[in-house]
Amino acid sequence: MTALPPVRLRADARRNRDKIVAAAVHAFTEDGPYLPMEEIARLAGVGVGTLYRHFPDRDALIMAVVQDSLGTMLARARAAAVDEPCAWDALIRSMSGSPEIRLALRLPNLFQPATTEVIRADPEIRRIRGELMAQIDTLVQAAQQEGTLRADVGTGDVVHLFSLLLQGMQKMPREVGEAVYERSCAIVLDGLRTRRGPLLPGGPLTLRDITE
Amino acid sequence: MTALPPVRLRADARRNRDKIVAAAVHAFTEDGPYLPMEEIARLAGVGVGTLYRHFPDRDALIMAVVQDSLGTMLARARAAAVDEPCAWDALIRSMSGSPEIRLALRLPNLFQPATTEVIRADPEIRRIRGELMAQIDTLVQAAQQEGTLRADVGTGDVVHLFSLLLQGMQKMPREVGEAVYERSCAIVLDGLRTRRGPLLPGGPLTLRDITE
Amino acid sequence: MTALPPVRLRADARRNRDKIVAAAVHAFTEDGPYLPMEEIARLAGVGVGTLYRHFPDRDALIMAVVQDSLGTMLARARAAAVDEPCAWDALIRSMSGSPEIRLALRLPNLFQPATTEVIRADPEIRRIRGELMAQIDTLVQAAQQEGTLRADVGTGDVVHLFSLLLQGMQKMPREVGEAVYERSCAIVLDGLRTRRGPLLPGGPLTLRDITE
Amino acid sequence: MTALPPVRLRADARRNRDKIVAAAVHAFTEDGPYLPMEEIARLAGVGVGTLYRHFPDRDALIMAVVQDSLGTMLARARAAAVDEPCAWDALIRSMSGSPEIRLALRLPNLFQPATTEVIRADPEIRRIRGELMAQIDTLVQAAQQEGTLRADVGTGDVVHLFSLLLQGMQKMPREVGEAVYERSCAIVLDGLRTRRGPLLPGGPLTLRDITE
DNA sequence: GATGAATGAGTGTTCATTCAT
DNA sequence: AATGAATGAACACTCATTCAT
Repeated sequence: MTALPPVRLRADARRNRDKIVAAAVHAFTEDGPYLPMEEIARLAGVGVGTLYRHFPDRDALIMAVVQDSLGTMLARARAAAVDEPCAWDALIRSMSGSPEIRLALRLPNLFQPATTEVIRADPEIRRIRGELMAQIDTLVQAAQQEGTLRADVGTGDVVHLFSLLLQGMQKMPREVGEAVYERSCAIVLDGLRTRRGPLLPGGPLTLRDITE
Repeated sequence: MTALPPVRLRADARRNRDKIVAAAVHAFTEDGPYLPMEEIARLAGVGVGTLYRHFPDRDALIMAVVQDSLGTMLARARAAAVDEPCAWDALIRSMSGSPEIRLALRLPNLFQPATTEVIRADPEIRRIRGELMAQIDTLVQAAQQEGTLRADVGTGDVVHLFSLLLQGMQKMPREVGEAVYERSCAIVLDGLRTRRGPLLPGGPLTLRDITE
Repeated sequence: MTALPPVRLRADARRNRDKIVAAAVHAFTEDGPYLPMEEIARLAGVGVGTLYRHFPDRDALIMAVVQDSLGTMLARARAAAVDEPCAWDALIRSMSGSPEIRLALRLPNLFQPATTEVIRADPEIRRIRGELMAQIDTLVQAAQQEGTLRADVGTGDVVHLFSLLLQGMQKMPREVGEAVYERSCAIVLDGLRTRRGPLLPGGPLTLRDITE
Repeated sequence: MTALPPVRLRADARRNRDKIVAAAVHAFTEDGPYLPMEEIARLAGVGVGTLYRHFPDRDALIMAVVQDSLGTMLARARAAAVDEPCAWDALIRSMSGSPEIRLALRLPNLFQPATTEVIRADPEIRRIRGELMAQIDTLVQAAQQEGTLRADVGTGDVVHLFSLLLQGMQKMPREVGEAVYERSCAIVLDGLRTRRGPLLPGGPLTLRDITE
């Protein structure tokens, strides 16, 4: 689910807007959010002029990407809460289940300090973020009730740890990133769980595994 | 311990060089490595020309900062290995003891892909990094021998997790960062330990705690 | 005739491109090819950005100027071959008839060695240059056939001498340059002709004539 | 013979001064007069500071090089006038006999307009130049008296033509430059002589001969 | 006097943003 | 509404010249 821009757009304009946001999500994920606007437009298959018609400056585009991403994440978290009988599983799925979620959790760390401030100040983002956080809060409490999540952690602890785990996947080839994530996640979950989990997946990582 | 530049410099030039690296370390930590060279020079209290005399381009400066950081971290890790009777404690101190270590562990994620390649290729950096990694490897194995560190993790797992924890301190005011780090670290250590540790420090974090 | 850039440009862009090349030809002739890019842009009446959109760096602009000049010279040489009944006259007109020709013949000596290499390597320039040389070669042989040009010179001799004569016009006020050129040219032509020509134009030059 | 700087220098300082001028002459000949001052100092085997102690700025160094060069040329012209029984031969030897002469004749064309003005204004250069020109003037008149040089040319014509011929040697490998010069010179001499000379040296030049 | 480090103005080039087509 | 050309401010880097050692 995506946050809608204030006004209705003609169908083709809407399509352009979506192409741009999609291209930006992809580009931000690969190269960070400060690649040339012209390049983003090229990747979206539109002219720069069109990009600027939809988003008056880079910050506006970034905002749209963040809104889009958080919106998607909220939808998934709600779905997980409904689908999964066990709160612990719903929580984990909410925080790591899909590429969109992974991007959303990494976003806050991609930007320069000034941009970060702007993002934090955006009311729409505050709204979505608030709903998302409430949703996760609910899951955290439920998991503590059911006795799977240790009682002395809060939602902030959980979110922070997952956001770090996902950031760790950057800068690595996809395959390696996945494997590294799986193991680190398992270790962290053992730290979060009431009782220690099963053996870690795969074998111990060497330093080579995480560097090249 | 700091990586020395290849040739002896006149005393004043040496002093300038050190001022520049120190300013760059500080600036990179705050604003990332792509702030204007002129700004770095200003922070170091020298002219741009001086900066460029010492480092022919931004990459050269970045390299010097990385060498410096890794060198410092290596020295600390060795000191920890000598001082601490218990390998577990030495390991933790090696990976989280000081701002320099924290910078060193965050460095790999600060740079653009092209710069990252250049850094990886530098022979001096490869050398220091190799020694550092060997040192940590030794501590990991010792900690597993003494039964404090779980047997199914490798040095790569440990280093990766600490590097993430330290990255998490960015973007937060120092106080908050410290507190968040302490708690996340305790949770991760519980995941890494053979047996569950004591209660986490402080109280559960809320979402407000990690966002503003 | 002017070498066309590979792709069609919007009318206004085409006009700007032409203004830039014209300004560059003029500026190179006056001040050599290494005046500030900003100055060239100013002379062309455009912003630096526009200059760089059309020519990604100074070398690209230089190349365009060289192509343009050689193209013009080729067109004139062909016209001269058609118009003039006598090959000797066609040859002289080809080599000295206009400012464009004069620039084209001086070009090889205006650039720094590195730039010169780049120019020589450009395929488009090689092509135009080849056609031009073939054309002049034809005229040289025709002039030798008709008995006006001495038989023991080659096209290289002729081109080299004219190129020197034209270089001699630099560094002098236009009036003086013209007069000096006319006389030197007449002397050289006497050296090239089968039979000695008429008296030289004007009176003997003193040293003052060529220095101030 | 070299124009002396106003004050006596200590022997070692004098030696440095000479090394610098010699290096500058060489460097100007190869790369033009606008290479970095630091590079000139390096070629001379001294520090920049030393260069600047002797010559307060680039123009001062250029001036010294021009003075040096003209002085040498004057000495050679005088020697030729004394040695050669025939004025025509003395004239030719004066204008093309040695590398120093060739440099001196090319110098005026190496500089940017502004520098050229400064050179022209220098009183010492005006003085040497005046003497040199008087000397050549004498030879020109003598050659016309003896009937070898055509009567309708002046010293200015002769000097201009030789200066062009020598400029033509730049930008070519030495071997090629020499051969091209010999032929062009012979053609020009045929234009200057009262009666046509013998066949040109070597064979006709093709275009390839003068371009690569 | 010699040296080479420090300075900062000058220039090439990029890129966010605006605007004519 | 879309396009891509034009603009100029911003930044990287160079080099003439000055000055501390």
